[in-house]
Amino acid sequence: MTVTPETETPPARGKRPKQGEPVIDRALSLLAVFSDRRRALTLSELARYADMPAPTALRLIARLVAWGALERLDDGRYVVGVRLWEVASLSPRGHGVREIALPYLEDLFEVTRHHVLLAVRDNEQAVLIERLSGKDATEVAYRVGGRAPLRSTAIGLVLLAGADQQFQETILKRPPENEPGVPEMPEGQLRRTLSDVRRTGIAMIRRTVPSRTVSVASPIFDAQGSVVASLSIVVPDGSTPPNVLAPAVRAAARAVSRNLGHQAVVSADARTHSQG
Amino acid sequence: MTVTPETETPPARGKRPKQGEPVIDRALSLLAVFSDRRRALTLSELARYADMPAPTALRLIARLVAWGALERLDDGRYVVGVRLWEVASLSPRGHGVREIALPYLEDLFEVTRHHVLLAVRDNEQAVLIERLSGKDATEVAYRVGGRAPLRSTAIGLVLLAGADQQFQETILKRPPENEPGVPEMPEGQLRRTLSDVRRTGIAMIRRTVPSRTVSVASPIFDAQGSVVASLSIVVPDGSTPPNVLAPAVRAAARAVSRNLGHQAVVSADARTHSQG
DNA sequence: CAATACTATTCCAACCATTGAAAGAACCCT
DNA sequence: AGGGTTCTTTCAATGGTTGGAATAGTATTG
Repeated sequence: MTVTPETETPPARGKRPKQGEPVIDRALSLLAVFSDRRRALTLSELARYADMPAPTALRLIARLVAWGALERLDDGRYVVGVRLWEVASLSPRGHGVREIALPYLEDLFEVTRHHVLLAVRDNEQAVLIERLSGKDATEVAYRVGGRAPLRSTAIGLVLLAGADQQFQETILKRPPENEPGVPEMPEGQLRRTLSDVRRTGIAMIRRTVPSRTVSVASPIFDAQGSVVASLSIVVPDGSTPPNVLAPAVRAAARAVSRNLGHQAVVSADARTHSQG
Repeated sequence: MTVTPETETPPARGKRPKQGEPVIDRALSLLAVFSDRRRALTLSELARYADMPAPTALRLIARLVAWGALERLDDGRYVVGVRLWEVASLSPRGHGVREIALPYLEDLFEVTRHHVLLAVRDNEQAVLIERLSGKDATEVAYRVGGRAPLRSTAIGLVLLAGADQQFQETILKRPPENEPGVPEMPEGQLRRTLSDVRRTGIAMIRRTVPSRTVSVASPIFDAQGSVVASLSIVVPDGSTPPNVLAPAVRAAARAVSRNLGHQAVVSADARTHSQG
């Protein structure tokens, strides 16, 4: 008796993994594969990291390339395209604040000759928008387009202190992350720190890794009074004292804020003076 | 036998305009709506400009917002998001060349105190990657992330001269575009100009609109010897003569090229010298 | 030089995400 | 109150989307 071999395999095509995810999400997950370490990727790498079959990846990538979101190199690998960069340059919180802040960052840099950083918050991290660095400045961990933690950097603390209350609570209730080179803060101390940052307009953090540095940061406000960005300076520990840097950083941040339409609250002292 | 009444109305819902366009293309066309003049858009504006029904636009936009490609403002309008900017910062031809070239652009700017521009070619236009401008510099038409024509700007001519032969022919056969303030070049003259640019490594153009300026540009090569970018300086006509600017611009462009791994061809003269 | 392993591409039938008219909700203006 | 606009939800039909399989191409190894 001849038994047809396929009697036992009804779900031959049945196992469709992940089918059903929106196309856009898949396309975006392809873009998300790119990172500092992965700037040029092959089809199979993209498919593997984005967790989808090669034919599917290829089809999506073809659309992205046609539009210019990705570009194909001579060796067949894919990179992020200029067209995407072009659209992204219209991002108000990306290139937008950068354009407005740049002259003041440059002033600060010219005066101090140390790292000057500009960052905005995206979700639970700070995204570095601009960095000015002298060729002889100390090593710094973060690159433009990169991310930094909120709780263990001065630039991040400023953004955290200026975030909406609900978000702050979410972060505060997390167990303190254990980052090397930065003393970890328990919830209570962190609360006090954030309060101080709001009152003084200055955040300060000492690091020992990757090198011994002091960072001083100050918030940038928009016309509505929300903290939209954070401006920071990073100097080798032991060079310029933080209390000398603070006024310069604050002044630069306020200048940017004013350009964004923020009406600074004049302190009682100053008002008394102008009245007297 | 009962005849069903719908025998005469098969195309009841049949008129589905534009249905069938790939989802990704639609999503990308939403991104493409944003421009210098349109940085914050409402749902209906996006739907109108991208030419799709509001519900469809809403659904797509929701995915884009979830990922971070777009962000929603308090007033309900949408803007390009930081997440997109972050990925775009990995674009080799965008932020990539910019990072490598920036120090040399700054040197050139410090010395001359005039507009210094960096651009790459995307299709039939130049895309401005970076611009350094003094606060007192002359008015210039182009912003970072913006586009400039290839044939009527110095920075564009350099990119055109360095493009593959086939592409150049396509452009050359076009009727000369009539841009105000720039003398239009017939095909023959343009051919000669491009040849000169390749030979001398310098392009020069005088404009009268929006102001009387002279632009001098020079190509940036990669390790394979391809022209990947163009570096330009724009000065008021009558200030520094172009033949004085040319060496500085060429030197800066060569410095960037070297950093990209380009092995410059040493001229016969120089070789003779080193041998003697 | 064949064998092996990997990557890239084409093909196609099943299928489910996608679609957009319709209707309702929420705001304007006047 | 009412006409006009924008935003949002719903839902059934359907065509774009899907991924296994097969094929072609390319690099590596014995």
